[in-house]
Amino acid sequence: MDEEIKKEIRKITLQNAFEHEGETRDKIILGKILGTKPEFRTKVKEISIQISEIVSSVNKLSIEEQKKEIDENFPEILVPKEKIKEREGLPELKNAQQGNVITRFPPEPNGYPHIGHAKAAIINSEYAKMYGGKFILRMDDTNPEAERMEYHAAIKVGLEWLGIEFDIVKSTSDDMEIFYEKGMELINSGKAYVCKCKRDDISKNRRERKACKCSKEDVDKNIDNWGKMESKFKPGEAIVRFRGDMKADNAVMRDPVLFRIIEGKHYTIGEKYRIWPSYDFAVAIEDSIDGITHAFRSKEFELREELTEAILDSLSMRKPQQGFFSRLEFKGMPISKRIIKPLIEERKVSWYDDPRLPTLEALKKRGIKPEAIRKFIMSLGLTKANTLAPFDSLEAFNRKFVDEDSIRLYMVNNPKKLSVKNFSITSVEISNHPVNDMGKRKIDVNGDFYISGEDAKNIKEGEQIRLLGLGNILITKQGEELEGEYVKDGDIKNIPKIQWVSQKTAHQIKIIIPKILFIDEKFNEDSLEEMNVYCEPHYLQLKEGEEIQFIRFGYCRKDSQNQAIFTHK
RNA sequence: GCUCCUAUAGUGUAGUCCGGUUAAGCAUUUUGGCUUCUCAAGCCAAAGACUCGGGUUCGAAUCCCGAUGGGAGCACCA
Repeated sequence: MDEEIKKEIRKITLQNAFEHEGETRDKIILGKILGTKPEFRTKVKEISIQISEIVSSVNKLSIEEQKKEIDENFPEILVPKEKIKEREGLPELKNAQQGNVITRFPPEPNGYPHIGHAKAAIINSEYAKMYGGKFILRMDDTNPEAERMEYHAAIKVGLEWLGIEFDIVKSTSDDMEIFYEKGMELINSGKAYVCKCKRDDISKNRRERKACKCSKEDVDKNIDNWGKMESKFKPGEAIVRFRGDMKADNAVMRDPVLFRIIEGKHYTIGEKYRIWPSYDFAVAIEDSIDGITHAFRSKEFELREELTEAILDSLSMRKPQQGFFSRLEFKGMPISKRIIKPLIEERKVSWYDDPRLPTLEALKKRGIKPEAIRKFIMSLGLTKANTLAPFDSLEAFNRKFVDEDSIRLYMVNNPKKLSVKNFSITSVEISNHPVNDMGKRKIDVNGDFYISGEDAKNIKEGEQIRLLGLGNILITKQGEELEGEYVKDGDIKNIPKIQWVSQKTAHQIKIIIPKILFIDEKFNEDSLEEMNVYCEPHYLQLKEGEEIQFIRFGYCRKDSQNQAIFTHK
């Protein structure tokens, strides 16, 4: 054992002991040595003996002695350790080359976009951006019964609001002819067949892992039946199934549907087609022909990966790399139309943009900024662990964006009158933001103010308060209405500083406070709190949608001239 | 029922692939302090975690086996 390594051991031992109140342990030093000097991994026994000796000798030293030795021999170890580096952004992609990544976001236009859509869109677009690639928006419109132009438009508006940019925008239905062509190819090669069984029987056979008699028909018969699907068969009478494996553990592989008959009117192409590809088939083909290199979808599609690959393999088509992430949902905020629709019908929520909902429209209305949503989603990472997202964290991101350019206004809740004698000021200029230059506003005043009930309650007669931006007031009378005297050059420190509104110009508004919609699966009857408050008349000058911070209350978004929505504290 | 996925502080995550250089990093939350003519923002500090049980190894959050908790799929929805 050479002196060099002994010295190294002594150095690390001293460092570790010094960092941990003068004591360290053999195991830890061994780990550190082997970590930095892998060549000793074959000589663990020898080195352990050395370490053991050195550790016990160092542990015997007092912390001062350790420090002294470090100062003399190894002053370099006193510099603080570098912190663990946090990975920036999303994890790297497998099989990805700069410039060659193409991702996509394929929403079905069957509802209003929500936070879940935002996650899928942001992750996929972020990867395209990260690799200097392309990003495709593909409206996945293969079920005319469910899809509407209204939703199509809403999704585009929502994505635009989020600031997501696309290189290509298309619809799955653009490629109907290709689906037919590929479908024919599968039928001709015997990899797909027309099944005329009843829905229930198909389901039962799937569970029992049994093939049905249709699967045994020959190619000619299948071609013949395919022809009949175009006009003769009614919806539900025949489907095209992929020849997967009825015995497979993965239930998705048990001869899934490729095409079915739907007679509804499609929102863009009308009644041109009556045979529609299923999701699995359409996505597989589209991703392949669109050149998608990496496709991320939420976790519930995980079992589809095998099927997607099987379909593309049997057509000898290029396959994308697939990835999955957990669904994003907020606690007590339903995402599914199945739950929201009845709430609207029962008038428990106003519409899909009700601020208690996690739709993009609602989040916007509530005062959440798109940048905050992006940061928040990125902070969640690409995990598959299912979680209920922390709304707290979204609010924290949002607060940072909103704080910078929210105008500060005075607002009083549960107003109480305060009359101040000897008050001669007639107007005052108040800064719109404490640090950023957002101009000033002029407020006309006389001696009559409103202050908030909460503040009024806490004031005692004979004490001073400061009306923010105005001056000190000595309270001379407490009660339902307060009285006070103006104090010139009063002390600013250590007295309550409160916001106020001038009685003569006070403007009444309603603030609505959205709260959690469901508590333990039950609708929260108190999910929308309303407050009638007075604020400064300057509120009327603000644009609709502008974010405000009501001083000592919180951030709100102006909804209309007489209503604001509480964003968060 | 069968199959698959998943498990790190109150919450969300990094680290796990490829065991050691990390007695576990960040954010949020909470609490304290500084700053401030806001209970905001900003700055500083504190608190707080590897689901459990075995195994492999000199060494396990990391690898293996098992258990348990949570989620998903088994649609002619996507």
